[in-house]
Amino acid sequence: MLSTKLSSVTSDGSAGEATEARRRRPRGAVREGLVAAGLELARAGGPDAVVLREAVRMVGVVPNAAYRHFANRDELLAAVCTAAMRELAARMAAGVGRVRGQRGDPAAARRRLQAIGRAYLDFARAEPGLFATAFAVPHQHAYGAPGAGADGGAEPGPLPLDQLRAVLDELADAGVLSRRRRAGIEYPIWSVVHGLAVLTGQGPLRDAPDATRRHIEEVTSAFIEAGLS
Amino acid sequence: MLSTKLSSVTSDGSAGEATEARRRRPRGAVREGLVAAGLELARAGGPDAVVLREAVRMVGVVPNAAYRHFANRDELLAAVCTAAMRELAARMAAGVGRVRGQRGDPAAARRRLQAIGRAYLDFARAEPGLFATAFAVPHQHAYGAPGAGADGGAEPGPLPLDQLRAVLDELADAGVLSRRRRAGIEYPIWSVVHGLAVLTGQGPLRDAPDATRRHIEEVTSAFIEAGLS
DNA sequence: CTTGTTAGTGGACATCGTCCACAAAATCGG
DNA sequence: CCGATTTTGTGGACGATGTCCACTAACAAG
Repeated sequence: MLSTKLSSVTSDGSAGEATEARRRRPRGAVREGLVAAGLELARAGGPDAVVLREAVRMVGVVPNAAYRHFANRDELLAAVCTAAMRELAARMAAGVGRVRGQRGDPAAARRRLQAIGRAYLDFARAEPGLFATAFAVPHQHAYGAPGAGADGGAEPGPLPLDQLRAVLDELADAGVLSRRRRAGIEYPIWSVVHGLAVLTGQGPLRDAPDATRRHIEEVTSAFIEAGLS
Repeated sequence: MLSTKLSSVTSDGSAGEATEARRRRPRGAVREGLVAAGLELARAGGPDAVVLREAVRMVGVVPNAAYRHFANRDELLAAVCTAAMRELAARMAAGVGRVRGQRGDPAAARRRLQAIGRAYLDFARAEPGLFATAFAVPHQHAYGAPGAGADGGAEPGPLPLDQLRAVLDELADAGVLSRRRRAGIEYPIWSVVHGLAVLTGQGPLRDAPDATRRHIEEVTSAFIEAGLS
């Protein structure tokens, strides 16, 4: 249940009552706490579930306190979205990192591509709320540019698209993917995987039986394979 | 501006004032009006913009009147989502219908597949709110089954997946697509197109320049082509 | 210690979804 | 044609949410 509520006891260990434990929290704690709380809400119910008043309640602070750290609810949501995206990126990196094999090895490169897609789908399946939130940024997010990461947060880590590009480059270097086919192929590949995640997650295919789901994934995998050569 | 507000004048043509023009609307008018109003709201701002009180305001009725036709806001939203999906399906049917060529002709079949994807992407681009709404059904929608359409609405028309299947069957009949590859290929194809629509619509690729967008679409088209053979 | 800034508090407001009791219009059995 | 019953809209209310304003305690610098 991972309580994100900051302890509202004063530093001497006793609960602060009459003297008002005000501003006893370390510097950026409230902001961080709000994002963490928002992340929990998003995990449980998607972007719409990240409601400001609930987040501040979890942090143990009054609603208006949030406005010292975010201009409005949308800005808080944006921060939560960024965190969710970072989570997805981390899972992808972990998944691809588990694949052993030298960088020159074509078979290893293939497995890494597979692992990226698998991690993406697994995340979408295991954390539907976070997945939806990662892509639900209120208005702008500045993305796509190879060297992005102009965001304030601590070390974004390679975004999904960058990780995919790296693996595809490896695939091209290993000769599995011709230079001609390499150009721009990250987009259709990302699209298939993302589309599959969305359609079988919140989408119309959401309640397909597991067997069907597996079948769909196999066909899709073969489809991508065909698209490479 | 397509006013969905029902006229609240009495049948004699004069405005009903003291006598209260109550229940002067034809049978299912309020319900239909609410869905129409909701559709306008969704068109302008996506599913979240479908707010019950605003819809009833447009119809010219008091908020509670909506509860005579829908159990709650989610049920209204579900009706709006169905309508939006129907709209998408209609555009797809129109797009594929514009393609001339006999049913046996392989080239025509190819063009029809192209037309389906184009219509899908065009709709997502021209009507982002409706597109998002079509796939934002609150909880269940019952889909996927070939002969679905157990919904109450007037003649659903072939759903997107069914239309895609029809074209793929044609492609298989024409020999463009081998029987072996045909099985289940509707899923990856739907996924690429849907994923592309989402990523370049509300997603991270949303503000890619038009040139990039065109490039992505070309590459994706080639990718699908490669996946067929 | 004074002073200015930062970060939290308290109270309020408009809006939203929803509930309850009521009344009028439409419908229907006789 | 009439009276009972079911539909369908009205009025008023409640709790929750996002956001605004004025106020004040805590901290940092001089």
